[in-house]
Amino acid sequence: METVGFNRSHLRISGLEMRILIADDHGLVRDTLAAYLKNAGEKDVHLASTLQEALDIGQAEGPFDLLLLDYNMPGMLGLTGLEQAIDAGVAKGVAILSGNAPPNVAQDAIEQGAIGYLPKTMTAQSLVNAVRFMAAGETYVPVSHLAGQVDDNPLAQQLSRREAEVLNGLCRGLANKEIARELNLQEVTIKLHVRTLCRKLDAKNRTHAAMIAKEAGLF
Amino acid sequence: METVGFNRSHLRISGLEMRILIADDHGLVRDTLAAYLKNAGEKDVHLASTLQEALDIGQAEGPFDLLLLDYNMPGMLGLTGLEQAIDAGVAKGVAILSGNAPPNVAQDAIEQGAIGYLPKTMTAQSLVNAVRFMAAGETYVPVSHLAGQVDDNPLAQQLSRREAEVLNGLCRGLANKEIARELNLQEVTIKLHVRTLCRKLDAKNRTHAAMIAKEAGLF
DNA sequence: TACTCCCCTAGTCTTTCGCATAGGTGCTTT
DNA sequence: AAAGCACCTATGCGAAAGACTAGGGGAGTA
Repeated sequence: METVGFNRSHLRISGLEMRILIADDHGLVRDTLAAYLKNAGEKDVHLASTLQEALDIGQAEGPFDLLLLDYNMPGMLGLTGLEQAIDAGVAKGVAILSGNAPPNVAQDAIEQGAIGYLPKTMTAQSLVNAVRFMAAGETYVPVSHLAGQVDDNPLAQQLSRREAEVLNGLCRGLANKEIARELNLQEVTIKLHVRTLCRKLDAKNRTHAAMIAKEAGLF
Repeated sequence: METVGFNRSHLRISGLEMRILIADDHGLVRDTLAAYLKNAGEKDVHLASTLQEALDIGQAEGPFDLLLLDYNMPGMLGLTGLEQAIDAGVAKGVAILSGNAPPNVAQDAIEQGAIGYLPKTMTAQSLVNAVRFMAAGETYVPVSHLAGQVDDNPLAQQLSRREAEVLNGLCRGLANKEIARELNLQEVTIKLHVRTLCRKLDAKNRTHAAMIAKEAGLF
């Protein structure tokens, strides 16, 4: 997987003295990932299953080198959990771990101070590499999540740019008129796109279309 | 984690000759899970990252003992992918692997012939146990997913039974009239519930309410 | 050039949604 | 007994959504 890195400091790509905290409510992911990292030589891996637990452990067990924070977890509420974790000084660096988060999350996370974004679609080996990369003071983001990548979604590929924008409005529960204002268009035009969307997505109405989009992981 | 098992046959809890195929588009889950299973003594673990790939591998590499099928994966389309996998005879038993699927998926999966439902919230060790349990011809379902567990959701608790039913209709993109027919009520009554729902969920309209429900993992 | 596709706008029409007000039942709590 | 809640129904009305037809402009391709 191609990556982009920004140099942040001049730390050495260290040996095995990294202290890592994994916070994920999916025990399956948490445990197997920890086992994999340990097998790859990382001895000091700690676990948490909620944001609060991660904060507590960070408080008790001192600062970690790296915190891997699941995007979908009790208490996270989008990226507000990231801010909390950073402010609390749980770890020197915090990275977001995500299954199928909305496309813009990666950038937002970096902007809010995260040092990495790790989609769960990456391979385990890539992840180990990324972890070491980040521990060396770099910022890791897979290029596929750098730009506004709605495109890579198979469902989104059959939609035009405008249609995707309108669909985004639908998913936020906006009325046609509101979407029109936001896009500087006439309301009739939005109606047109909504109709086309419903046809393409095989939806019976706007609500159905929004649900289908949500189900597919868009927005 | 408490479980419920139904005896299906009288196979021995076997040694290590199990052939397992894992199909998950999350490389992280796939790889680490495979590594964990191998570490637990399962030597013959194969991998696929799409439904189609799983079907192809099943075709080429003969029937497996167990297929672990991710619920959210390209080609799955809900549980239709399960049916395909079963019909194709990819494995003697097929189990659904799911992150945070709607509550009724577990039962539906079992009804459609799956021999297990594995939420990703379970621990890795529980999963290994479950895998062996299923390989012995049993059906594995965590009790937390047996009943119609919408109740445990914090969001659903503030909703009455009717409201939840109506919300379910909304999430399927149904019109008020359709929901009314389904519940044997008048359309006006549905409107009433929709209005109450929007207030309780702090939604601006039906679409928004449906999205909030979906976001919360309901339905 | 002609063809196709995406995009935007316009007008008309029917249906649906959303809000308000008002009244009824039944069950439970106080 | 009274109060409260969940539930169902009824009328009415304005706003929004959805379906249809009918354009025009621009970009790209055969």
